[in-house]
Formats: sequence, C-alpha cells, structure tokens
Amino acid sequence: MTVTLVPVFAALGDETRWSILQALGEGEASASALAARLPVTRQAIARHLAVLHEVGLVEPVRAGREVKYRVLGSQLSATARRLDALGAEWDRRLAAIKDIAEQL
Amino acid sequence: MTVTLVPVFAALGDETRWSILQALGEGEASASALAARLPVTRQAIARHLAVLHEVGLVEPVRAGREVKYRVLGSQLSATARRLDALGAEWDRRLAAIKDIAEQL
DNA sequence: GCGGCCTGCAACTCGGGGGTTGCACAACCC
DNA sequence: GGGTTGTGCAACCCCCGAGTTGCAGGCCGC
Repeated sequence: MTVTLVPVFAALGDETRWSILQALGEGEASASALAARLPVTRQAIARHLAVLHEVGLVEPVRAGREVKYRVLGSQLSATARRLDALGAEWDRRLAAIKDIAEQL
Repeated sequence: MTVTLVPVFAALGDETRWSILQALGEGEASASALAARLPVTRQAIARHLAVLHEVGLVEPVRAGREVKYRVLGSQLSATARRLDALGAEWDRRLAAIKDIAEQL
C-alpha cells in the first residue's frame, strides 16, 4: 500500500506547497487561515492541500464548518527512509562494479 | 553549503528522470546509451541529465569523446536525512501542542 | 430566520517544462 | 582522409499545472 514515490516528490517540488507544509508544521490550520498568511488565493491553497492529501502528506480534520489540515510527519520520514535505502543501494552496486573492474 | 531542497524534489518528481536514475544505478552510462534503452530521445535525456547534475544527484565523467554519468547515491541519502529530520520535527511539535491542549 | 464566514466546484489565462526535429561540430576507426 | 558515432545548441510544439475570478452551497451566531 506504499504510495509510489514519484507523485510524492512531484508534490514536494513546489515552493508554495512547502510554505503550506511549513505552516502546518507549526500547527493545524484551515485553507482560509493559510491564505491569510501566504501570498496566494484560498482556492489555490485548497488545490495544493488536495494534492498533498492525495500523496498522504496531509490529513483533513473536520472542525464544525471549517476543515483544518494536519501534516503527517511520519509519512515524510517513511519516504525519507525509502530514499536513503535507494541511495545506499546505488552506491553499493557501483562500488561492487568498481571492485570487479579492478580485479582484472 | 547544502542545496535547497525544493529543486531536488522537483527533479525527482518526474518518471523519466527516475528511469534514468535507476538505469545509472546499475552502472555508469552515456546519454546515447540511455536513449537506446529508454523510450525518449537522446536530447531529452541530455536535458534530464543536466537537471539532475544541477541538483547534484548525478556527475558527468568524460571518457574520450563520450560523456558517461554516475549517480551519486550519497547525495540522495543526505537529502533523505534532511527530510526525515523535518518529518520528525513536525510530529514532535504537533505532539507538544496536543499535550499543552490537554493540560487545560 | 437571516446575514456572514468558510468551503466546494467550474471556467479561464498563461507560463514553464518535457519532448521532438534539425543541424553543426568533435572524436574515434579503418 | 573519409565515414561513423557521440555530443551540443537552437528552435519549435504542446500539454499540464499553478493561479485567478466568479458563483453556489453549508454552517454558524445573533
């Protein structure tokens, strides 16, 4: 059920979305609240939140008539672990190739 | 000093670039060699390699008239560590906020 | 119940990036 | 030297996504 990595990074490859994530890192907030402290429209932020939710980095929390969002740091850490494993694997393989080449 | 995170993730948010990285993870290769086993033009791959090089994920290696590229797994792992730290920090802060709220 | 927030959906603009083709140039091989 | 292979640069097309405005619908409080 692990989400594929690429869409997550596509979501993380946007400055505005990082601003949103950073703001949410200081506490839950609604789209309107975020729009008040960011230089973009509420609708734009709503779309960004939808994207972040699709890749599992953020979670909506109904609070009466407003919808607050909570950042899911554990998901980010999980993604980080997969990334680290990939980097280590590549370095390991390339080192092995180099060793074999030197064996000649 | 450390490159900003966003461009790195923007670079990682593309399927074709991941195909390139995966291929390079099995051994160094030139743009032409990659074009032979991927469904895109050599020029497109060259542009992707330039992007990956700009964010430090890949390194060019001149070999006579051809330019092979090597994937830098350590850079990926370094990025992963920064990401993990961020996720942990967010979770820590939100947990602290929750604790304070329950103190009331 | 009624006016004011907050949300959701739809249509539109516009700039950027992924992909292509075409050509010029450099380096290897025979 | 001449043909072949690999690279670099430039122009072009085209689609997608970030952002906007506008409007309709739901919940609150008075």
